[in-house]
Amino acid sequence: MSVNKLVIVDDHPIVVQGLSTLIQAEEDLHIAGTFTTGNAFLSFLKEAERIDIVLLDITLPDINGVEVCKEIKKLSPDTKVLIISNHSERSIIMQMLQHGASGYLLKNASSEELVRCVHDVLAGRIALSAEVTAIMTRPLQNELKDIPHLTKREIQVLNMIAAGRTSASIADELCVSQFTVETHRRNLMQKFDASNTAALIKMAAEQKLL
Amino acid sequence: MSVNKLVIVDDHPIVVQGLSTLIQAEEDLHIAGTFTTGNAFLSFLKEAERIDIVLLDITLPDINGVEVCKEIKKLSPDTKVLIISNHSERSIIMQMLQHGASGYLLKNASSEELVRCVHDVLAGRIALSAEVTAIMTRPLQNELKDIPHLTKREIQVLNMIAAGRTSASIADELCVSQFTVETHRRNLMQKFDASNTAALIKMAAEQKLL
DNA sequence: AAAAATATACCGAAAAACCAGTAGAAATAA
DNA sequence: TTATTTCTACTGGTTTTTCGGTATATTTTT
Repeated sequence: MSVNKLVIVDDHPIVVQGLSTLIQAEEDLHIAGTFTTGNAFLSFLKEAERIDIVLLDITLPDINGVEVCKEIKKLSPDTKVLIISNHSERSIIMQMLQHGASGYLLKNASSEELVRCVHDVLAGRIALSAEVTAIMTRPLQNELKDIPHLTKREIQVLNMIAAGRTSASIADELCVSQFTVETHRRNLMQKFDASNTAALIKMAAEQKLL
Repeated sequence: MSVNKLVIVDDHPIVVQGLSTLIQAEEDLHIAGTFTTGNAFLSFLKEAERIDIVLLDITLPDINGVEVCKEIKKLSPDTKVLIISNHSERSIIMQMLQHGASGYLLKNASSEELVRCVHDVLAGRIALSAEVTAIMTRPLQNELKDIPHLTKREIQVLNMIAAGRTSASIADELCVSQFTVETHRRNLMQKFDASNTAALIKMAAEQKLL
């Protein structure tokens, strides 16, 4: 079994200490460095040879964990990112996964869980700790305001409006009268209770309809 | 080991057939039903005793898989949802996880992978097939456009525009001239390369600036 | 102290959006 | 087959945005 190079990025010395100890007990893992700021680590990554996995905190003194994660994936796409964070909000977990993280642990995860997740991630899988999994799979009480029902044509027009097209230009492409497009626009505004196009597009974006 | 009740929801008979065969070979899994439409399954779920896991297709003849998933989690939060789909777009995978799915497989996944994922999900973990994991962890190329730098005032005006306010009304509240607000608006459009307010708001929403 | 960025302000003309109606044709659902 | 929804189209007018400039005062940064 080859040795995997691992880096820890966290601004809490005690956390770094704890993680280090746990990692050192694993003979297939080697700590290539520990850093307390995002920029310090990124500078290192630019110069470094292959790094297999980064244990990354989200709250860092200089730059946000999301940015660090994006940079890592840009500089070194094969380097896995395992988030170790205190944030248990679903949206933050989603955001990190969205930006290329391979796993997410809360800091209260057990040492067995940490080691399992590191190995899972190195094996190419996505690894979430039990608690994170629970957060991700529990039902959303976040019932948004009910989304108005839009017709196909309305959705089509909505997207063309959001693309910055004028009614005339949309009418032209759809081979209908400009009045028709304006009627659609008006109906859309009414359905979203929007007083103008700007508010309409904001609402539509909120409901992820674009 | 107790037997887990499993349901298949897919409108492709061949897929149902294939899944059934694979599941039947597992002695800890019992097929409690197969359905070809979302509504048929949901009616069943309302009457049924405990269902442990649902293998769910996204594209169904009647209602969308997202809706089915949301309903399942509402009706029966402990029922796990494993998506089996042809859609390999990152956004769709994210959307399903966002709405409570515990796993995601592409239909070309191997049978070993399917069985592994079912068991992982039943064990309370999140399970993604290798290909889905690859999609989720690969670098995003749509992060290219760098976010334009906005001033505090611009962000303020931007949000008021998005709220549907006119330049005049914004000027009034901020106690500045309407011309000033219009200049801010123009600068915002230029920074986002937007030809009008609609495009501006869409861009701003995309960058989560609202 | 000089330079750059930010916030402010103005004008005029053209383009586009918005308002308040109405209403027929076509497609879909009951 | 009705009934309903959706898509279409129009009139006439008002408001708002958009485009093209220009320009000064105030912060902030170098």
